Amino acid sequence: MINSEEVIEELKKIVKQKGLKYTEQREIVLNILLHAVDHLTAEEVYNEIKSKDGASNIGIATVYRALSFLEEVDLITSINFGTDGKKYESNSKSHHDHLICTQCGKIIEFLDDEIEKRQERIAKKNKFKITSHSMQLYGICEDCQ
Amino acid sequence: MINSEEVIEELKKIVKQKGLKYTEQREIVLNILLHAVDHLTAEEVYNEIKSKDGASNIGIATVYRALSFLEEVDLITSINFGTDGKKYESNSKSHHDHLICTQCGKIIEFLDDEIEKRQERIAKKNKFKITSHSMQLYGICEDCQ
DNA sequence: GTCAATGCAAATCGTTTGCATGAAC
DNA sequence: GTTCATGCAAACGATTTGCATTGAC
Repeated sequence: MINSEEVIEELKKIVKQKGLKYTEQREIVLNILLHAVDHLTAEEVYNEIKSKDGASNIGIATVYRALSFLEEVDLITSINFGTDGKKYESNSKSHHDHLICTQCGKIIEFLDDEIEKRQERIAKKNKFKITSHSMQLYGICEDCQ
Repeated sequence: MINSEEVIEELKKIVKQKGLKYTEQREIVLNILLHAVDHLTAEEVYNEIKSKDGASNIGIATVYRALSFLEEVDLITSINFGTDGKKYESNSKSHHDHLICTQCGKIIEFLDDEIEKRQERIAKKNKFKITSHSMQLYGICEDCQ
């Protein structure tokens, strides 16, 4: 488990540095993603906030604005999954790719150094400066076969 | 270059087999993708048709329906690119992955046997039966750097 | 003649924007 | 007090749907 306090501190620092204002809403959104097991869409983040903290009167527009902001300052990342649109995850998790069961939706995260290395090489060969990548293997998991 | 006649024949066969009707519109949409150099969005396909064949009075809804249909019967594939939404490509092209410039949208296709092999291995290790996969490397291309 | 596919317009979904209000500094 | 961030509602673009009509079989 990551130390979410640290990441929150990081956010405070960034906001101050940019001469912007620190708001509870941005913290809440970041916090949701820090503790999320899954990758969440903007709407899922919104619902999560609503259900966890009924008192909080956050608007969906604010969630979108917070997500854009957090991605811009590199605290979170968005991934385009095949099926249901843009999903977000905290950057404090280490990099990994995804095995996705198309039957039950189970997601297994994995990392393969050799693949990572070869991606670097392909990028170099094509003179690309890689900023991110996403790789998904779709199939049927053991339980569903 | 692929033999587009063959793919069109394939479409005719599938339609007949399913007891559906063969229409000019589906053929036009498939044909656009067969001859497209690029990956196209639904709207780009629509515009292409309009400009090429001004007489044709196709509706955008029909394009969307044709694309869904063609993907369902596995003649085309959609990819979710980071920037501008869902794009389609013909399946008669051989399998490949994508390098995508997040600045100008340029797409370079590549294939790496070693990566393909390792993906197989990862699937096996996790007892997954792979049906498909998608991999995109995002970055800045040479021209945009 | 039957039934699926089409074109059009209206509806819907996810996301963004304008603007008056509220909160951080 | 100033300025940025918020909430709300309206606007927006992409996609889907309802429905009457057309076209394939």
